[in-house]
Amino acid sequence: MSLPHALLTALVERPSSGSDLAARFDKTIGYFWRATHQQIYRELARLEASGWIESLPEETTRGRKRAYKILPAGRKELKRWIAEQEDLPFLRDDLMVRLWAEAAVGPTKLDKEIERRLKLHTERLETYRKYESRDYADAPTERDVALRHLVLKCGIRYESYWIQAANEALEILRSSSNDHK
Amino acid sequence: MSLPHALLTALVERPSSGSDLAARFDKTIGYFWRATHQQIYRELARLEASGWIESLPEETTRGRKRAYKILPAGRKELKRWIAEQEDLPFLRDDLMVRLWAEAAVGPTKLDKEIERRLKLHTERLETYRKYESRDYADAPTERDVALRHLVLKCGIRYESYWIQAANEALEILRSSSNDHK
DNA sequence: CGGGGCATGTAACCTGTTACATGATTAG
DNA sequence: CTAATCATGTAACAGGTTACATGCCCCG
Repeated sequence: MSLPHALLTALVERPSSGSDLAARFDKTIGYFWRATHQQIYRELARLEASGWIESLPEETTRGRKRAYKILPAGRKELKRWIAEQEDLPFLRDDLMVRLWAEAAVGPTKLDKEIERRLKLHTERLETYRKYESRDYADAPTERDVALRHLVLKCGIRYESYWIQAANEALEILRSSSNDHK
Repeated sequence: MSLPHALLTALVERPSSGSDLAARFDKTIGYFWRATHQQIYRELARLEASGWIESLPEETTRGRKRAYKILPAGRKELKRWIAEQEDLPFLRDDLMVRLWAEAAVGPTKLDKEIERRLKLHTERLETYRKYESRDYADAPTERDVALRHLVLKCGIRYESYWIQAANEALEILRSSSNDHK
């Protein structure tokens, strides 16, 4: 589970409130980890209870921004976690299940849904490419810049991967649905 | 959520017990969807309650195999689900979080962990390639064969993607850790 | 006939999602 | 001053994980 440590990393970069973090998860961190604002608020409360972050003291809690900053213990925990062993991630893509099911009981209208998603993935790919030319136009010199650029490149590659898979699937679905008619 | 429909698909192929299905999730379906045996048993009970599958009648329940087969309503539900709209999947890879955290508070021993996983992913890639040459050596003619082959190719491509990302990460981590020492 | 392994199942917990509620701020 | 919006939070639930329990079967 990576959410708490993703939040700690975001707080290393700068102290932030829950809504700040939610916005950054939408716009920046989003290409490799997602979180809703409810997850973020719950996790912030836990991180504070663990003594890894603290909220700048505010009496009122609802309705007003509440900025958190990372504590030394949180920074230490983050460093510990980074190199921790974890099980291998598996591909977990519902499209694969759908293709496999289509092989068993098709043909269906799956091609229409793939076309819809293809458009959205293509848009996302273009967004990422814009981020790349905006933020990483120069040849990287700093270690941290190179690492963050690599993360974005992986996001780009993942979208390309999906688009390629979708196009190959469409090719099969279309040719064989003609065969069947 | 795709697990119930992955199970339905598996049951279209042939009637199976929970342990049969768990074995197939380990060995065949595993490259695109994972499930533990507890998930499978719970989901089979739900599918039966929904009237989509039925268990061949056995009095005793614990300890003895219990085969399920798909019902016409289950097959219909599966066809309906295949072309259903779903939100776009996001990359969700803890390595990306770790690299991003490394950029913020590194250097750490992350390179050791990446090397470990790289070995495992390489093994998995080789396993998939063996499946491919075993099951899809001939040029595909049938629609269903072509679709299942595509799914396996996506698994292969995902592993290749991961391996490439890991190698690029190692390159950055190694060169800069030399810089720092 | 006893012990180990296998098939099934129960329970507790955690993460992630959805729906909704409440207080503060701001625009008009 | 009111309505819309923002920030925070509560509640309920579904999916996924881990630990463990129970009963059957088979092998020695």
